[in-house]
Amino acid sequence: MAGRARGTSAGLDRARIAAAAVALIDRDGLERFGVRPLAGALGVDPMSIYHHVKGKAALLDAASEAVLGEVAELAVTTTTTAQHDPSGWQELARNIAHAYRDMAYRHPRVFPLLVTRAQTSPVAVSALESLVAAMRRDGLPDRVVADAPMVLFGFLNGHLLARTAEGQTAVPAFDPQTHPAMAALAPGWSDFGSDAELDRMLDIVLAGLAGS
Amino acid sequence: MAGRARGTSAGLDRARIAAAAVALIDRDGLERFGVRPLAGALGVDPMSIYHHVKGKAALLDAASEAVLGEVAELAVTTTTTAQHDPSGWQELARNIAHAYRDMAYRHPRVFPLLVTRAQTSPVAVSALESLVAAMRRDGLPDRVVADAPMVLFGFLNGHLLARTAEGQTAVPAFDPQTHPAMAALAPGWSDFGSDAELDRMLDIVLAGLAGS
DNA sequence: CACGAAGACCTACAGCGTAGGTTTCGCCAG
DNA sequence: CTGGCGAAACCTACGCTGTAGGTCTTCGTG
Repeated sequence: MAGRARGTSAGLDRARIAAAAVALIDRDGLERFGVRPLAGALGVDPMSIYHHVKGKAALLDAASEAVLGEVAELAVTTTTTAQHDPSGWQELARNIAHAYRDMAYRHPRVFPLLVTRAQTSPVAVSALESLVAAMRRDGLPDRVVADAPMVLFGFLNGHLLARTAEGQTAVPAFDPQTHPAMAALAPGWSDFGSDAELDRMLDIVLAGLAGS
Repeated sequence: MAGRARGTSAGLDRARIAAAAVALIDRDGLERFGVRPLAGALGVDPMSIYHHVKGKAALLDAASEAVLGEVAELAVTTTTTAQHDPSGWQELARNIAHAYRDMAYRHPRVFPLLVTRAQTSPVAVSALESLVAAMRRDGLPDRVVADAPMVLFGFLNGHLLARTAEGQTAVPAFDPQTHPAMAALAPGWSDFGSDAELDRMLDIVLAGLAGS
């Protein structure tokens, strides 16, 4: 299987390694991910990976970069194929949020990586540029526009992190005796994790931005 | 130093272990944390820890539980010592958010743990109970009240995670040629990570909840 | 044709989580 | 007072991890 002579090329590069890392994390989870399993999946010696990636931390950087790249592609195609120009900042914000959400659900086990890392990649700032430009065009005050990206992605990161966390697929029941208000609200949590739920919360956040 | 006879008690229990784990993570970071260093800090054999905690995952659970306990204490004292009754849901929400923020800044390296775990501990639900009760008392529609905790903590978790992440202490500069809108907003990001910044964003989120 | 860089493999090491076994102490029943 | 028993600690050992350092082969270039 790994019958390659010692000096022959294995065709490794950062992109191929990152893609394999994402696939492996998707399948086995972050916990089990490591250099040796990855090398096995690539049919390669573990140390060969270190010729393209500095270390395990850089490996995780590459993986999160790769999935972030996906959302950029999706956001672009969604925007360009829309019938009408999404000039309104709220529609644009919704498109970006949906693309981001789709990525998170496609790679739930990679998503935690993304959230912990600084997002200064070119694709990320391009998306933000178009959003803040639209907001200014629509007359929102600069103070609000400056806060908007962090409010929006703060919410998205936190919410999607909770939704993609392993094992929590529903809100637990509450005792009406000790927690009457929570128990009364239980019906409102029946669509836990649904797209409609996120859209509703997104509306709340966007309303806050619009009204400030 | 570790001169204890084999069967003598080391006075271990879950609380002491959790406290030591939090201290160790605060000092050395999650990456370096492990059973053996923890045992060293406690002056104990690594395997002794397993008599009180099932495994490393449970160890991390205990640590996040411990810091969450802190925020509950703080929120209670803040509320009870306030001059006037914080009956308005917005003030209560701000108190809870500030207590949560203080905890995150006190234990920036433990905070990521907290965010990934389900928060169904009694102290957490008690805080939420008082918040949603106040919101209903103030006449907000149940639909909004049901979404409120997840919107609020989604935002807080995501934002504080970004703020407590290692190494990102400022927003980078943007090229006015390629990203004019972002460059124009740069002055608005000068208070990155400050309390005022979080309060502003919190106002935006609360405004969204109030206006929905 | 020589040679140096690039890219792959191999070896080795310290440290990890933890399963399983052993030792000792303190308590309580008889 | 004593016997036994469970709790709590320690010890050993195993398979795994990330990665430093060295070796080998091939390919592009002078």
